[in-house]
Amino acid sequence: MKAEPVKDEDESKGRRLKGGDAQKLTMAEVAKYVGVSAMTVSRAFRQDASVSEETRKRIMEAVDALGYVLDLSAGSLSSRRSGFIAALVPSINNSNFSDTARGITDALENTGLQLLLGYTDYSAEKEEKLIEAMLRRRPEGIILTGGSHTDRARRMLDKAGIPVVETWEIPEEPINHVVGFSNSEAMSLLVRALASQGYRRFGYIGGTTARDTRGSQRRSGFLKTVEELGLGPGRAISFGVPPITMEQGGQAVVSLLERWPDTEVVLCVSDLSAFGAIMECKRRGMRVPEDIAIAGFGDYEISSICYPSITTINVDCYGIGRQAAARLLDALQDGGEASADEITLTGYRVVLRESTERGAR
Amino acid sequence: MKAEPVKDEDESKGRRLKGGDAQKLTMAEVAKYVGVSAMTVSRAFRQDASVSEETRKRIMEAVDALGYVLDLSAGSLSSRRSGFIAALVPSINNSNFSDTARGITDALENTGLQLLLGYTDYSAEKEEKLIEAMLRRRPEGIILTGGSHTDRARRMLDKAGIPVVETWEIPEEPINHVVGFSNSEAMSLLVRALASQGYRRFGYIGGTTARDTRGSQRRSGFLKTVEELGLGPGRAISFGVPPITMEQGGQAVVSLLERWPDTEVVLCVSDLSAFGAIMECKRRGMRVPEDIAIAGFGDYEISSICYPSITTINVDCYGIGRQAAARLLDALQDGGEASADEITLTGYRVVLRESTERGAR
DNA sequence: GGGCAAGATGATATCGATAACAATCTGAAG
DNA sequence: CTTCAGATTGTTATCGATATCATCTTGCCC
Repeated sequence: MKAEPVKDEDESKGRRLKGGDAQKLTMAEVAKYVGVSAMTVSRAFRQDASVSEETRKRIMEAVDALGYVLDLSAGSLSSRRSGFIAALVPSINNSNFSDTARGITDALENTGLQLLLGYTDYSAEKEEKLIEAMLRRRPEGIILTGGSHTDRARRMLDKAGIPVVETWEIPEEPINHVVGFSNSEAMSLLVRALASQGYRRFGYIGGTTARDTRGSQRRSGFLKTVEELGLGPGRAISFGVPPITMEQGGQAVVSLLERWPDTEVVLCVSDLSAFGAIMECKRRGMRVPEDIAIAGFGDYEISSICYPSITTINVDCYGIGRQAAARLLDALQDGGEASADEITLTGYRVVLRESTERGAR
Repeated sequence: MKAEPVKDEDESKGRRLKGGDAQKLTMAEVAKYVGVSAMTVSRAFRQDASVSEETRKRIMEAVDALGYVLDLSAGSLSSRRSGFIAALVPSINNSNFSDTARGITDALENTGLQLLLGYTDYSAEKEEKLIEAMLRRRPEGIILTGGSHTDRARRMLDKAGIPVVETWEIPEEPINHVVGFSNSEAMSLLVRALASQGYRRFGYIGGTTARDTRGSQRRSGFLKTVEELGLGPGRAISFGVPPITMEQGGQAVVSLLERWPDTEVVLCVSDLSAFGAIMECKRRGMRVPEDIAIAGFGDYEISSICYPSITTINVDCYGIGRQAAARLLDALQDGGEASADEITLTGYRVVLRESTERGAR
């Protein structure tokens, strides 16, 4: 794309030495080399700025030749735009959240904004620390998972004066923007779908701890709906601290079936625990769904591949990311007043699969 | 930990307005508020700096009261330390790499360094772009996955004068530090382990594309070893572009068995494709391992949970991250001369599980 | 009491780019 | 030929913290 000057040999020799020559290469030096002012070099780096094609070309050749790399940390100080947005997710090792992160990254492409990602490990304290660490870098916006934050975190976010997007649920007291869905209603939908297939004795695997508010909401949605359908009380057991692993899902289903052996169908807080539960059942010689039906939540890739494939709630994880980033970008353009305090609802749907197939029974 | 002043009501009201009051809160203002110089405030934020306990306490109270948040972008300009390191991984939605990322993050805790993570989607071009984007923020070090980079990327890294760690494999021409293992030898080890159990007719699923060098190395390790054992030629088929998904693993095993119906054991480039292959086999009524044995690579969580559990190579993903970060930290302290160009080998081991159990045959 | 080290604090220059405004040039319209 | 808009480039001040050096205490030792 750029003009290719001489691919000189000496560019690549003697470089193992740390920081030899480039350490102090600055825009001013590029400018001197080309014979223009630093300001013109600065302009050449931006598409919109008015620099003649001819000058830009010469500058870019010099940049290539010298191996200059723009220094954003200097630029962001004077322009007062850090050029990145922060996002916090509970865990990166979770394909639901990494899909969301991917959605954010994709939406940010070509905006000149970069994503700074952090993971909170489902802990509000860690989240608070991370928020502070992020704010110290003056992000232009921040995307959070969930609506449960420490007081100090809320204060810092308020003070920061940047758009905030809470995702993946619908907080009772939103800070600013929201892109999410009701975990409780989604789980309720799944219960009703299964009840309408004839299931009556429902079990549930998943915690209640404050650490995972989405999990708690799913649980309460489950209990409420089972009650409403006159099938209560629901048989729910908790297990470990979030996130519940596949292995814990396996242990949990065993406890649940020991306690309530006649359970017909078990709903799990996520597909991961559902997968663990199914595999443990098969290992113990039970048939799924003939002996016990099992469903998950989240529609992870594993659930469509697994045999039996797993009934679940499909959540638009990637879309949550994209839309959260879009809301942020809007807010940054509009000055942030326009769409604030509106809630963007994202879709979800029941996906019925083999793990709850009724005919087989 | 810090003194808790008055939790005043008015701190939290009227904050929905974007950027109201805090927009311009600066260290100088905190200093004026306390009655010291800005420099003293700056010192109070660092543990090592010499400030009297009494003064630090007053400053921190003021910081709390005013809601001041340190601005690192300003600080890094003058101190010439950006305070973060960059890491590039092929994919965040892959628990092997997210374990590595976790290892890095953990190793960085309490060093004052932050991780800036990017994902290359297995593309060298995307990697080049990302490296440039990262270098613009002047990271103090950078961790890469693999040893295959574009020329321009190498030049930029050379020029940058910061420690570089390549991970997850052993590059032919290392840039600087290396923390990894031989994917080829690891796969070879797995072949030998299975051969010594009596398996003779080996199949392989996984690509050869330049995109995934680790995958290619595993493949060539497979082919070479099968040959060496006098069991060749190995039956290898490629499928799609990396990363091979679970679903593609399922499709691939079908093609492979159509082409070479008498295959006894199939090795896959990763546990994910192995899982897909196993599930597809079960769906088609084949028994694993009785009718066909299948093994993976990477020891993902899924492999120990799955029924049948999956034979695989366990890789110390988390350790790769920790050690890469440790090498970086060392280099930053020593001035980088000490350990450069040494290769840190990380461990791997064969994990035999149900999916290749021989007795059942 | 003098001298001096260690501790605490302040004053000033500076990091490297960009905002804001000024200056210059070009060409077209009048 | 003059004028003026628009394009191009330059000059200077500045973003907000920190490095560096200077200053001022305090206390201890001989």
